[in-house]
Amino acid sequence: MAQSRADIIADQLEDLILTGAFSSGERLNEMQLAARFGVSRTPLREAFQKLGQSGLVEQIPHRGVFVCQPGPVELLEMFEVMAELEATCGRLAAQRISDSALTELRLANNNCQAAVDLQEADTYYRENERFHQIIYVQSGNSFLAGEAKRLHRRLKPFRRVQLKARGRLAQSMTEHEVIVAALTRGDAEGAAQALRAHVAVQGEKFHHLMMSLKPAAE
Amino acid sequence: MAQSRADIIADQLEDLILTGAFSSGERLNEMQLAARFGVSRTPLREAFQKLGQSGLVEQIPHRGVFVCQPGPVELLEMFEVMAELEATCGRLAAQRISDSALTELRLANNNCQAAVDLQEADTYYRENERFHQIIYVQSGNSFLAGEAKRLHRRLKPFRRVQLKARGRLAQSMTEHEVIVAALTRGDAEGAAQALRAHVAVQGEKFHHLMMSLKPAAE
DNA sequence: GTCAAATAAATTGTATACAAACGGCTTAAG
DNA sequence: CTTAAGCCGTTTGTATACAATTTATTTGAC
Repeated sequence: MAQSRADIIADQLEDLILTGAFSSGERLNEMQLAARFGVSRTPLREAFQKLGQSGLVEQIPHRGVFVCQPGPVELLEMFEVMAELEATCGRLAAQRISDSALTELRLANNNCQAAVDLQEADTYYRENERFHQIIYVQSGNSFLAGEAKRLHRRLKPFRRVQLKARGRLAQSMTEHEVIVAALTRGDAEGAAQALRAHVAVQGEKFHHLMMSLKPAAE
Repeated sequence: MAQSRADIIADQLEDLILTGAFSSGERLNEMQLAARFGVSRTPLREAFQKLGQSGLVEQIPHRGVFVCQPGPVELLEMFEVMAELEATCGRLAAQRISDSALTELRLANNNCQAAVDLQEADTYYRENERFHQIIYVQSGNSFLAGEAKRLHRRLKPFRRVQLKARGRLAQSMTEHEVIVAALTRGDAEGAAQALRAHVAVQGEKFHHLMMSLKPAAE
């Protein structure tokens, strides 16, 4: 993995954007950020190229780079794609998953349940991520796993919001059980449908939440 | 769309890599390429960041960037993902496609058939691309369309190879007809399955072709 | 003669300097 | 008073210069 100064800055900036440190449409001042990171503009600009490629910022020639937070519509679209990617991972994993991975999956799921009971949000998010990433890898398609990982990471901050919806956490756990069951019995279509629904509902919940917060969006 | 010098160079380099101007694993000499493009190393390095992000090159700190042509396994994986993306586009498009788009689709398909009859390869590839891109856009999910477009572009050179297989062209046209029919009657699952099969078979054909060319790969 | 260490050449990574383009301000005309 | 044109400051884009790291070569010891 590439790890020069510019790459580290790119990762840090990505984190800052994903955690919402910048408001959407805000311009990223090169000199300002260069001073903040204690480097010159050169590595910063190289980092911008990377961020632009993943759609986190928009680069307008001679005007600068602007953070590009997805709106409600684009977010729904991304959740829709995520649902399909996860469904595909599940369909393939049902046929290819190893016993040890199944054990790990159940372990992660149990840890999730424990975190729910103990109200430990951070633990829940970590174990939930592990649960999904195991399925990505077990698809046996590393390119697919990479793409799924990328989008999952991109949607991470919005998933957190969505999970705050009442009763969503418990429902999510039930869905996980269905997914594990389908994978255990090697039911490809069952796993695919369960995962698609599991992720799709996240997008819908998120959308409802957004609408309820912005009732009079013109 | 961003169009500075560095972005133009990135596109040109991408074309060069995709068309196979560089062999896999080859190092891209900065000074050499800078001279070739008539620019300094700075915009070139910015272009490298973008290429690295899309997986076309691997950047190793203090050692340089190396072109990263996918091997047979990774290629099959990419075709598998492409098949799913297209299937999803088809499933959504079946419900959302407009009449004018359907007309355009039939036109593109007719042009494809004409190109096959006249043995005009370039025309075929262009119209075939148009056919697929219409379906991407008509999915009504612009994020999905963008992802599909990206991967389609990435696989373009390998698709050309695959289409040289005997009888594949005629079969491909038949598959197109099935796809158009499904979209016309709004059959979401039918369109999805037809598109998945259409693309998946491309990956398989390509694989067979590779195996026949490299029979004794150790 | 072979292997290892040191040195030299080449290449990448970063900083700085310069050129070009954009946005905002002033100014002048209608 | 409004509007448009020109100038100035700021910011981006590119080139060059310098620093750091790697690789190849040479030299010396075993």
